[in-house]
Amino acid sequence: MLSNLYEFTLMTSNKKYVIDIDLDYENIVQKIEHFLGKFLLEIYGNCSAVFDGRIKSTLGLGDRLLIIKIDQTILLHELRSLKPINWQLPGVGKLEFKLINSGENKQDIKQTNNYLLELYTFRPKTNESFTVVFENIYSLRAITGRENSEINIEGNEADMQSYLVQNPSLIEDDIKIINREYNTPIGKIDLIGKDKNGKTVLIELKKSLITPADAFQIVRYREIIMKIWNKPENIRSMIIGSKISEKLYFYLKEHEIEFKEIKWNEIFPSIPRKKKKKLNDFFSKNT
Amino acid sequence: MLSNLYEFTLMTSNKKYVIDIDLDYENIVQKIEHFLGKFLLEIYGNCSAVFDGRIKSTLGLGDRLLIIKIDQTILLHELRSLKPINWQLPGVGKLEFKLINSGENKQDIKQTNNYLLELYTFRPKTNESFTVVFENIYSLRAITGRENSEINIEGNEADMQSYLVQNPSLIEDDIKIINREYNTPIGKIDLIGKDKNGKTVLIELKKSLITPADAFQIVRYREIIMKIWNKPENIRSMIIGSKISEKLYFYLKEHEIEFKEIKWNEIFPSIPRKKKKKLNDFFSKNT
DNA sequence: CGTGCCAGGTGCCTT
DNA sequence: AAGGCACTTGGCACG
Repeated sequence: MLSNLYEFTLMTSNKKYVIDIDLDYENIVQKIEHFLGKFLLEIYGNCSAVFDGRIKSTLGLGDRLLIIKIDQTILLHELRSLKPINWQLPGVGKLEFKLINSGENKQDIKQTNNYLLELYTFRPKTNESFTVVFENIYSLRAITGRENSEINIEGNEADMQSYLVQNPSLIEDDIKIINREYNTPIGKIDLIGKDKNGKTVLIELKKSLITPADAFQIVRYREIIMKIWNKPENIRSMIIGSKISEKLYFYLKEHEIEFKEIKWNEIFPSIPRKKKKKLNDFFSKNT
Repeated sequence: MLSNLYEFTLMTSNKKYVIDIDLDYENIVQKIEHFLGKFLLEIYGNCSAVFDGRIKSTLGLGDRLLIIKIDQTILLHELRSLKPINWQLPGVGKLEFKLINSGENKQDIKQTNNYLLELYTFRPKTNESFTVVFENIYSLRAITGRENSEINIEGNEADMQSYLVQNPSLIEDDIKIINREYNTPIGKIDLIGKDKNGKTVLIELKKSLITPADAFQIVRYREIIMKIWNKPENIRSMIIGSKISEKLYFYLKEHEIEFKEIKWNEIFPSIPRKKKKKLNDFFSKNT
């Protein structure tokens, strides 16, 4: 049964409106649907959920926060943990709310008074359905605002690549970078260099821990370059990263892949990072 | 300046409390901190943010929803998209709110009246800091509830593995599964079988699209098994999956890795799935 | 803890 | 649309 806590508010950056302070079964679905796709919707209450698609997940009753964003992304969040316990990506074909009754016996909803609010979505692209049923709703609100999101990211792989192009000696003495993001049929090679002996060096850049898959990448690049360039004798392969497991290190050695350790976290704090207006106060960590 | 929209509410599953309806600069930090770690906190307002750690991300002003969960997970959500624009994992050592003033000139906060609310967190484990500054707060609420989360997942890789063990003929005639999750120094082999000719078959299971890295995995497993078992002549390698690109298919062939196509999405809906009480109504998709 | 690997991975970009 | 790959990948399981 929908709780008597139910309250429906609308937040804008200018004003707060109370849409409903008490239950209004007759219009709740219609009212919710009015905000779909134009506002971010939050429903907090006791619900269960089922996702069916790539996998099937069945979620028992619990108090959760359902967020329906403007682009129809759906997130069902619990009170702990980073990731939503269930979600639906944007691109749903249908997003329907309806009142259902909770009893096994299918009486008329208006007579039983056992209202449950059901959200059903279907995403044609992936053939995935998502259903949430609220047994209790504690609050409901719609949110709107200015969507100005300028994000600036520094210290990602692209940044490191640029930095190495500027400072090739970090890789090894007298190496020259001759290609960057070199296109092959199987992907792009981060960097290609010529060493002091004129040998080609295929370089794969990794910001975080090297994985076996990373090793494979560079092996395949060597294969494809040897095939395309037809110079089997002159190719070196190298992975540059900050961390590698011992096992994988020896594996690379066995397969004639060099590992060059560069501690990005030691280099990057020393690189003057671009500053943004009005955000100087934030840069307290490195000062 | 903190908005006059500011409102602080507390939601429980029994009752809604209005903590503040108007601004109270003096106590806002203290009041927020009172709920930290015990309630889920939501702050909706106009904010900027800086994350500094594995990467440095600087986020300009925008209207966003900040969620601080009970375990101190922090999510900064925009009005669109699945992933938060910024976040902090649980395990922060510090989580501090404080009022700062907005002007360049560092006057006394209480005199300028230009209050900004700053959230600063530091996560020692990863050396990551996260700062959010609200120029405007539209609403603030604390949420509590029953945290009962029983989730049941079917159709993941583990499920498929079990299903193949039960139905090995899906792989090929007269194959016997002799190992499951077989431990090697470089990882676990999903399945090991013996075919009708007594040959060992190393099997890698993939639920979704086969990637080049998956091919590498099975090649490495073959290498290590040949080394450990010392039977180079009797090893077959196989990837089982539902989908593979043409290029990769030929790559596998070149490297003597067999590909066995099994359409999981055709098999799994036909497997009677466990049903949960009270959720029968959800299972409308497959009926 | 590290190591390995799945994930309903998601998101971004290129062909 | 498919491929390729980075991501503050997150999360789990196991030695």
